[in-house]
Amino acid sequence: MVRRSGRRPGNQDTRQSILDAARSTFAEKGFDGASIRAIATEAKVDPALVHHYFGTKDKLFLQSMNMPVDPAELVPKALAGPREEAGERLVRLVLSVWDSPAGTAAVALLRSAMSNEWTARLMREFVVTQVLRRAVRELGLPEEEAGLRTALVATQMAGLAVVRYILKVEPVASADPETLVRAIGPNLQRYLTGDL
Amino acid sequence: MVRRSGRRPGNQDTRQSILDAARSTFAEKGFDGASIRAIATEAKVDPALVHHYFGTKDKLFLQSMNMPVDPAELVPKALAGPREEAGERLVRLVLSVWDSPAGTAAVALLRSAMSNEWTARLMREFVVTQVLRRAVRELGLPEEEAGLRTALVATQMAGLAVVRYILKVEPVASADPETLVRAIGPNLQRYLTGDL
DNA sequence: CGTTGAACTCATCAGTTGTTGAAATCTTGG
DNA sequence: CCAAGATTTCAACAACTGATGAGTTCAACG
Repeated sequence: MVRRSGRRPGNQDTRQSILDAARSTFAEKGFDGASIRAIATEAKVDPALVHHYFGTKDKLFLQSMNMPVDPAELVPKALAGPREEAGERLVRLVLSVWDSPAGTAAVALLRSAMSNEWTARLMREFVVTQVLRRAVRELGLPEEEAGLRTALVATQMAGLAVVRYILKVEPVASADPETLVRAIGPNLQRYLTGDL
Repeated sequence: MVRRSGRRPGNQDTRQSILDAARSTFAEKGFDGASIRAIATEAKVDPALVHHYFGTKDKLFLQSMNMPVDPAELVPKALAGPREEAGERLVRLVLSVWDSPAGTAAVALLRSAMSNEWTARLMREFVVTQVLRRAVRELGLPEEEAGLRTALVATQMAGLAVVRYILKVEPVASADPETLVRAIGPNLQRYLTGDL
């Protein structure tokens, strides 16, 4: 490969700051609500530069969802250990992920999935194939119940996310994580291993 | 009051069909995603006619949320009877409301509240003052726990709505109501009267 | 009939959206 | 210095949004 002349790729800060602005704006307003211009403004950058780096808005969204959160290692981590405490461990783990910077992407995806078909498919695919399916295998539940049990877990976790991060209803919005773990953990436990 | 001459208000069908189109379109796409033009098209009507009847988009939304669902009578109905079965009764009642035509408005409000600040405030106000506050009084819970308990109930119900009506994740989306009552009822029961 | 006023339509406004292509700016290698 | 080429900006596009106001149609009343 012959080295060509010319300016070498310079300030990568801009690209990253666009990505950050995109993530937080998508999380605040959802996919449709977040305009390229608004993202560009928050990144202190020209709107056209966003397209220069990322092409279409779709691609920008996909890139900004690309986060160091790997369900392949997180799911086993949550389910490892005594089966009777899986519920509490699950709430604790999920809250720690969502409260972290990487969680902003998850909130953005959830919020967008509520009003945009495209992102809804994206999220369904991710949740079903990357999270729920893995959980089913890990738990070794009978095929019959597995689908319902994990979907019920999903309802409780989705509701927690909606109320805490999107609707921000008190006292859940600013509750201490451990309070929520104690309150919600046992209910998840019942969905996982209890009588239905 | 002197009766004036001129054409009397005629075909009220149009007004109602606009209202129906608005409700279903808001439910499908949310407040921002549903355009006046799309609503008018579905109602087979000129876009300007929508403004003629309802003024602004905001007012149209408010009108289309005006439904014969009165929390003042529904909340007591759900909580009356043996305290130990309140959880199951609650799930059953809420599902019957949401699965009815009137439920379309509720789905529209929930979906809109996810990406639009204005509708989010609207929904928070409604849920907190009309539903949760009533439930607290009806249950006669100690002031301290009441807020957390009812908010936890809200997380589970919101999650159920999101998964069943918005994300439409199986098998919850098309599950028999009584299956969900048996599965979720006891968990609500714990939020209401159990140990936290 | 003829007038009144509601029901309805048409054309259009101003603003925002995603996206594009040409041009300007600037850093670097030769 | 000079030219290459990446970075960044400007201006503009077509499509869409909510909204307005003037104009047309038409049923009902006197």
